[in-house]
Amino acid sequence: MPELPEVETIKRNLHQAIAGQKIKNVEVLTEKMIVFGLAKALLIKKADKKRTELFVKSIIGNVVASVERRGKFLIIKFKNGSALFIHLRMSGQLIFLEKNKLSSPLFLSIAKTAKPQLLPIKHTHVVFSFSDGSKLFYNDVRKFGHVRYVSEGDIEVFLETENLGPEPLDLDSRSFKNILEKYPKRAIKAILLDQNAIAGIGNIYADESLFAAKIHPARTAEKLKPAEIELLHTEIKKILNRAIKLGGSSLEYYLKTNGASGSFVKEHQVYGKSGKPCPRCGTILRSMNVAGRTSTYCPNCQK
DNA sequence: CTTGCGACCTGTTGGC
DNA sequence: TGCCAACAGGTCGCAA
Repeated sequence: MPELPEVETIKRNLHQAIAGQKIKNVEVLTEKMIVFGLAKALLIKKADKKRTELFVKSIIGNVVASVERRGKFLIIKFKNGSALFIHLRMSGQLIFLEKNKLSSPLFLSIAKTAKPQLLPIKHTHVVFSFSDGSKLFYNDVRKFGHVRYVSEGDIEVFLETENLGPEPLDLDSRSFKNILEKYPKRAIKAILLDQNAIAGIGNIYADESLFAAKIHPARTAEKLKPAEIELLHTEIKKILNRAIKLGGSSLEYYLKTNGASGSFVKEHQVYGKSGKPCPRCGTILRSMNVAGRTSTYCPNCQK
């Protein structure tokens, strides 16, 4: 789900809410969502009581120093130097409720048809309680995500093994070009989605950026002209910044930590709009599979 | 090196 | 109305 703008939105809201707060309690409702230390976040995750105990014990009593982001990872850093790395994958959701909102019927109800929706208790897997009585809920319908505890000494090691590419918003155009030159034979969309090449872009923002730059998603990196690379680079930044400003794209499950929707969906030009007319030239938008993902594009204006 | 596909999960949607 | 395949903001491991 959440790509860079969504995780960045969560980061900013959560930092406001929990920086300086002490964790009073942690409830793990679904043990397999927990990862401890440098263990791999395996696809086939298993519940493990010992691991859960270690996780809970390590976290209780910690004071939040800051909330940060690297790629699509949300990082909650504690004052003692340890941290939580949370990855929301497709359907993860972080909802923060003040003490007086905890019985909010909004949170407990199932919004049947209205999308996006707050997830019912059924899909809550981890609950953090803070000293002022507020709580942070980790919800995830599909259970692809995870919450990882990393101790002080292992944070650097963990980031190294992840080997994430640079942050797109910190990138100058020369470095962006250098990245593409590393993968001359790959489809441009595959590179944009590759977290080891650039960290944070996912299916929505890849499609939207390629449309804005008038580049076909299956074009190979070596076939892009310098001017196209330049344009793509500026459009990526423009789109990510605009999306952050609007609180991200709420489609199905992503919501801001206060339960409100991000409104960037209204500005989507092509994502999820296959079969509709291109907003630029009116040609019917098509979709095809690139790098294993559905890619929507305009067959007329994306060359 | 590269792509492609199945897995991991649960829920919603669209076609018949 | 009911059923069932296809699909969904991600990523990994393995085959070819």
